[in-house]
Amino acid sequence: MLGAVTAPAHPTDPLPRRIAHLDMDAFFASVELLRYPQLKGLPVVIGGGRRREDDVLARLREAYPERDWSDGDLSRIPLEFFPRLSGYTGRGVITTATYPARQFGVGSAMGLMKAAKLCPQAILLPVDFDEVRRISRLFKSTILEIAPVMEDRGVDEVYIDFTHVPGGQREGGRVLARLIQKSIFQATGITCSIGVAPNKLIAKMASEFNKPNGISIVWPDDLQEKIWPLPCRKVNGVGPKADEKLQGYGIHTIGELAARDPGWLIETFGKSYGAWLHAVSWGRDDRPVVTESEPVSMSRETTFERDLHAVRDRAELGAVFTRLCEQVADDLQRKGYAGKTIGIKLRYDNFQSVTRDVTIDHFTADAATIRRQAGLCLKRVDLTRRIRLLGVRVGKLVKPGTEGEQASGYSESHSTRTARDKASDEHTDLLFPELD
DNA sequence: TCTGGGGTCCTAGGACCC
DNA sequence: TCTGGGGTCCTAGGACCC
Repeated sequence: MLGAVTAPAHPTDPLPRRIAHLDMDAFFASVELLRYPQLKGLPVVIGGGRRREDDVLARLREAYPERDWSDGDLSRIPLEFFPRLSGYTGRGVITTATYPARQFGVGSAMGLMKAAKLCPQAILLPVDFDEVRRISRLFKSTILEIAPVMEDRGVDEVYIDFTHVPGGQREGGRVLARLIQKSIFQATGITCSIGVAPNKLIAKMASEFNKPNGISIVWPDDLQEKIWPLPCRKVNGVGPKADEKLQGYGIHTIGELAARDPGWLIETFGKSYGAWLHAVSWGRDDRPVVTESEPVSMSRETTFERDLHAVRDRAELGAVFTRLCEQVADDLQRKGYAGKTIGIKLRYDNFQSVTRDVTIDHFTADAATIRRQAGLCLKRVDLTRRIRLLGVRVGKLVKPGTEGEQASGYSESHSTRTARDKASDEHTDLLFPELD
């Protein structure tokens, strides 16, 4: 079943490309519903970070301290023990909302305080990242057993090249899509939606046509009927800014975009983006399904519960800063990467963001080096304003021990580095003195 | 009641080299 | 005294996506 997948079976008469986009339905919420099936059909919202009072078991223990809940049946926990959105205070946003919750107008990325006004009775649960990752791996490995050309697009989404998979052409991909959908449900207990189309662009839109637990098949001839009536915003790559600009020119649907002169689009939206807009409006996209990729950067950032001030809250800020550097270093080391561009990100109380970075002359995954360089970057920004977010990033990554390493100059003598780091230390001021 | 955290890619100016 | 292009790297910001 697995096997040759790269070359068309008949180069002179290639099979039509059939590309699938699959995404798991309300994934983070569905993961919680596996544990708490009694929440099925109720408005449930996932997000907000882990707070003690969110812990369902903690509430139970408090109510029945005499009982042992350690391996109790979670599905029997009564609803009154689940925390509600009502009364939420904090800066969290919704990661996922169940379909019943969406009927109240709440959805991904919405602030939880706003969601609490729209649907105060909704149950609020924090994300269980470990469980989400476990089920993510499970559904992806299930797909790979059936269709080996898969592109990872995050925890809950993938593209799959059906073209050369046995049965991938039957009914335009519907038969294979059904098999995958069924296999994923058997393996995980969670439903997904699949769109199959001639390319990634259309497949992505198609997977939304029939949610949840749906399949939709789109053919090249369906462009006018199924794609052109859609708002431009449905195109993956048209965000709020581009959409607003398009609307300003009276372009609301993909069909209206397709009707515009490509030359005018290029003049108005730039050579690259304008040409791309024209292509996508005509359903054209020849991007391959990419099965392997290397990370470009790794970062850690955090939004404070209240805005902090560099002087008044310097101890707290300094501790957070150091922790972020340690976390990035740990991520790099754990995954086997080192980088040579080190940077920071700040978000001020007015939500304006600034970044600063430096490129050093060697690759590093060392927390102290990252901390030192990031500290120098911090000195280059305005620290008189209140800060709501602080982040640390390492870019220009290499994987030590791979071939790219030598050409990229990963190797460097220990003595050289030590001497330079000492010199650098002398220039580091004592912004966050707890480090010294 | 403002708006998480982890990413990628693009643009644009300036430095620097040939 | 005035004046080239091309290429690459670095940095900052911003759009966009999951």
